[in-house]
Amino acid sequence: MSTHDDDFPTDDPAVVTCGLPYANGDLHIGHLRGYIGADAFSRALETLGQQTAYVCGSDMHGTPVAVYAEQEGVDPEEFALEWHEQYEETFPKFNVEFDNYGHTHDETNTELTQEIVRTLDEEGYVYEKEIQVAYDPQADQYLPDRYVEGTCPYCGEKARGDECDEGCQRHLEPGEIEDPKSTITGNPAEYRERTHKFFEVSEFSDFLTEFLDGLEGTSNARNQPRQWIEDGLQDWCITRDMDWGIDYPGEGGEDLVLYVWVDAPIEYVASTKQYSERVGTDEYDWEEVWKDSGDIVHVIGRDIIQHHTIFWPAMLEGVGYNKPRGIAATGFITINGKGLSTSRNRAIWAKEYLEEGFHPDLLRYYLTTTGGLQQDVDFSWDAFQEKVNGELVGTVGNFWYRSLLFAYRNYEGTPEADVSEEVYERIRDAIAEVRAAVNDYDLRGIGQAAVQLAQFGNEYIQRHEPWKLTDDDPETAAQVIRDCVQLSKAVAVLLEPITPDKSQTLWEQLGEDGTVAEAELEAALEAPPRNFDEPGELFAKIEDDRVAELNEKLEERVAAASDDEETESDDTDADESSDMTDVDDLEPLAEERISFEDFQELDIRVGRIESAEGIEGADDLARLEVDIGFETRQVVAGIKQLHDLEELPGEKCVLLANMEKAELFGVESNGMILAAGEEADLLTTHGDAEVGEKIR
RNA sequence: AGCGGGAUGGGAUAGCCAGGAGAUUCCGGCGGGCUCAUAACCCGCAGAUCGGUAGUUCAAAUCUACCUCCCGCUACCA
Repeated sequence: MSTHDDDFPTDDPAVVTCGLPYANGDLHIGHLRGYIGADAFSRALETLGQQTAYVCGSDMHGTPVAVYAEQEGVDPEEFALEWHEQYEETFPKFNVEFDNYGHTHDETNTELTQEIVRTLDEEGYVYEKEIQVAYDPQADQYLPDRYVEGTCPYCGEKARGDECDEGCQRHLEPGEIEDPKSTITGNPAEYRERTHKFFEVSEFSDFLTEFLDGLEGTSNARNQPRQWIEDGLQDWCITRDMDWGIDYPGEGGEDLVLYVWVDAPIEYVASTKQYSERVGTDEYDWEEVWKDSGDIVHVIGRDIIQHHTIFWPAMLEGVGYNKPRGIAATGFITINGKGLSTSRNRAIWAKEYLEEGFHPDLLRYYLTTTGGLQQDVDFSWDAFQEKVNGELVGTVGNFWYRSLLFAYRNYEGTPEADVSEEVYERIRDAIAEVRAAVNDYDLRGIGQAAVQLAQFGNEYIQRHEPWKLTDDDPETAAQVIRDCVQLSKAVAVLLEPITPDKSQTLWEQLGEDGTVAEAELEAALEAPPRNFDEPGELFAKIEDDRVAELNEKLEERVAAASDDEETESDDTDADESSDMTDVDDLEPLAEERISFEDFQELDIRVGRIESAEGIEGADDLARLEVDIGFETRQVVAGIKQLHDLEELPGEKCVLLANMEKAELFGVESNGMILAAGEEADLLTTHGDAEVGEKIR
């Protein structure tokens, strides 16, 4: 079935998608990688001559949007639309040009989703089942997905209602999670019996195995799901008890909405449909692609492989639609070798990049050519500078400029001569390399083929030294420059998927009509116009002090997160023993800042001292029993000589509850009492904070 | 624990799926050239027995087994 003997370009229309951005936060370089990658791939397909649509849309539904909207006191639709509009404005700034960009809450998607679900139902793939659903009696509502937190039944880690995000990463079905707590009120959730709809994913095991065998794209998108299938697929609960979402279309689902992951991928189809309706089915027929014989390519993040290689193709099969030809799952982005973290502000934000004034094509080039699609890619301003200066400025830009400038000065354009056979062949090789790279889903290869062609150009011009020939051997000089002009044009055509704007500028400098985006590979071999104007420089170097400045900015933001490890370990026991240090001198303030996240790791609670007694053999140490609400902790503190132990019981105190356990004089200490200075002045509260309250 | 990715000259990467000339490209180092070009470009040199061990094979960076070490499991949140 889905084996593809035909290389790109095929006679069928293609559709390229990228993972839908979830409408609840700013875009950063990690998101951008996917959108740029998919954009470049769709451009590359078009350059190959394949009819291609690039579509996407915002993912509006789901509990996170509902939760955040609620927190901000706005309507979920309003909340999500705001983000949606921001995304829509941002993409073109990175030359990410969708043929259609919709959102999952629009009419097209809503109708199509309901139609597809109805069909699945009619085909007998949907059944009802009573399940236990978490319910918050205080808030009087059900708790789907992220409205509930608890313990993963598989690995025992803390997990969200819909996935074990910190542990084994499994997708969790409603009702699976243990010890559920409401994220609305923090109360333990009750379970109530509810009837929900299930999609029989388990019926599709054989189909999916076969599907994966024929699937193109990155290897992780094929390998990971194989394991899941072997372990046995579970049916998939496709409804939720909430208001925000697409209403379940069939009987018995009146109070239910569809799970966000049902309508999200359908947006790929809906968005294609919108495109089709806008341009007319003569130009692009969405039904041909999705129901007949199109080439569907999904570019996704590797965190959503399961949804795209299991649930999604099963749905498509269930309704008799066409299945994806390729799924490319991209790796993550790291910053200076460390994980990107939005909470630590260790990120390069889309907005920030643009505000720094860098051309989008530079980032496009960096993100697509630094590593393979599947590989994790590290971003640093140093590496960015190196790539831009070395490859784009030094190799490509320089070759373009020197060639065209020479041509302009001596010939006022393209010299009248034929392209040499050597150059013609070399360009044809490069074209073949690009074609092969596209078929390998290898964006890096596209860039490499183009840059190496420019490199060849530099070598070629150097080898022939036309500047020496203009007087002695004008004929050869003209021929060499003719070759260089052709090479320049070829580089522009081949690099267009990655640097569309810069390629277009060169295209115009050559005096070409139309757009380089519309040009196909063969255009690389066609002669440019006879005359053109004086060229300009296309890429500017990034200076060292600029990089230093950028690094500083980044470091300032994340300094705390990176290098506080070595300072904290040694002096932890200073409070336990209040022995001699100079009383007068205040300890200097710590220079190292810690992040809020680090602070949050400290679980500090209000406690009440139940009992206090000295520890035999120790000068200062006392054994305390401290009530911290949930439980009573035994802690050892160095306050024996400084306080009248008999007065302590009943006193409130402040206790670091997640201090690592220690044993002092054979007594286990499970927590740490906070006290000030040499006198071990006991910290307490001044209001009526309850025992067990967290200090924050 | 599980899953995915990785370990290749000083740094960063390619090749591995479809085993076959002591291995790609970029940066850096050293030496040279050129001057049309954004101190750019071109040429040459030094530098890796491809994480370890054991296998399969006429042949392994590439296949198999075991092991070691790294990275990620996050794009969400104050």
